[in-house]
Amino acid sequence: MRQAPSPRVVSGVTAGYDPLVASEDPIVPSLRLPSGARIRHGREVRRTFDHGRPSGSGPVVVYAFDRDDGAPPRLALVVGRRWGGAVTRNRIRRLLRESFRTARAELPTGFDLVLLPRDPFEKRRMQDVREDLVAAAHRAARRFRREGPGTPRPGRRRRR
RNA sequence: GGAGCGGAACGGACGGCCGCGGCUCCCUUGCGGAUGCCGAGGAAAGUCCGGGCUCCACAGGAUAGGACGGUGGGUAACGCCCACCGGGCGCAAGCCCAGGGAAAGUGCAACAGAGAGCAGACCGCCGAUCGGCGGCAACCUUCGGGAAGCCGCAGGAGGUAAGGGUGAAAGGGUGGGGUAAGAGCCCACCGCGCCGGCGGUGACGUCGGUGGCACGGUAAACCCCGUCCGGAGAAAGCCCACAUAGGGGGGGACGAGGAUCUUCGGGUCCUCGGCGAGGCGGUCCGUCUCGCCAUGACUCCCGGGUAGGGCGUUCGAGGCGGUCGGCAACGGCCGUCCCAGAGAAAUGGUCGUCCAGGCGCCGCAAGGUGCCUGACAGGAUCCGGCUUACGGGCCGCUCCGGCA
RNA sequence: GCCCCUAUCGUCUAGCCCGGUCCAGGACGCGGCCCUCUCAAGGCCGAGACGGGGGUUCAAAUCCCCCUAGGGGUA
Repeated sequence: MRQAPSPRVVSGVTAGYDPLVASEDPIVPSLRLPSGARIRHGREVRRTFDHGRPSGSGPVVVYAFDRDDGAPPRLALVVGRRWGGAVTRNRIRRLLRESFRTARAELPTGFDLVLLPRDPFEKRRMQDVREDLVAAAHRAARRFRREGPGTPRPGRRRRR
């Protein structure tokens, strides 16, 4: 069984997605806005990649980096060309982003999160993606808090 | 009903809830919240052509290089579109064609074949006031024989391009005459070339005359002719902010005249000239800018730093409707509309009803019900095209079959 | 986004500019046989490719067009 901050959210998640219930909950403030909640600079994405800690669950991989400011979590999406044309890549991106939006209150605060799809992504429904995202994010955040910032992977060569 | 051809569109519909990107307006110290409006495609794609735009001083000349190629139009322009001409394919509706020049030049054609570009004799056919052999033989005879000529056989200088055979291609086709056999050698028709008349803006068509066959293929081979093209590309480019401090390496040169100041060493300025670098991102000319004429500096290459914001950035060869001109592509005029502008990058998630198709179950049937499926595909500077990917239906036409 | 380049046996490559001699050559690897007591080495033999589709041409790996798949450059 997975640990969750609120039993009502747990029931909401397990009994089926119901946005109305979630929005009226005082513990979960808002389902809106991932606009300032996006990582806007390539530098910060790079930082999360190089010094964050990864963890995967199902078709989702999350890199977590603690900004240590207690603010709501922020998001970046990386979907490479290997996943197909622009339409299918957008489809994956939107699914991940929607999962992030609806699950934002359940995600660890103060973290920058970079989301990547992993291999069995074909034909995944949003509910499953959302559950995997929450699980992976918490595992990555725990690992970051335990082990601290990591070092860049040596195998990957970057330009500039 | 079947097979096929052409064309114009469309790209599931409606709603609830939670969201996203712009602009607007209101609240807010601010993060942000709230109102209203707008928010992907026919291909947004491939980046294959043509332009706008920006920078390279101007975009000049020559050359290299590249693209295009029936004719006439359309267009900002095109390699696109329309109409027509010619050729090819199809019973037809229709479709396809890089469709100038091979009597300017150069080159190429493997293998096969006798011969492949001012061609050629392998088989075959023919064959001399050519001889040989055999047979017959007018006639002559000294009765031994001789002999023109005829027939046959093998040979034969040579003739021949009809036939066989080779090839992708063998130097007009069919028929007749002609000949030793043949051959445009001659004739008729067809084709081809040339000349002229007529029609057409023209490509070309058509009619008549004439030549006597001579010009084979390939130019998506080099090439010739005609037309067009300067280069780079929005990560173009412009501005602000921030930042580095001048780190390493390379390059080059001869002045003359005048004015003026002078402490007579020289300094400053101007003109001409010379030199260098850079721009015109193939080259040369031409030209411009800067610098130098013994020195700071100029310039090139490498290295280092910064990489945040704004403009470009969306009103445009624009869409829709009408009308007029035109066979049409398209254009003129009038009216009307504002129609995505992001920047690690917006159209999504979920639920329901309906629509279309498929499968299963119930039912005699009408129908009911459950499940599944609903293509190709997402703006990134913008337009005009082309090409490629793709769903079901509609309209018109052709051919075949059946019924009336 | 914009601008370029490449594609030939399992792998690395030659041939392409200037079409035929190509049934596409070589090396490594692979399979079989010989040699050896056995393995390696060596020798002999063999299988194996022009990314796909159309066009030009008598003839295309080669020339032209369109797709597909890889790779590179660029503030």
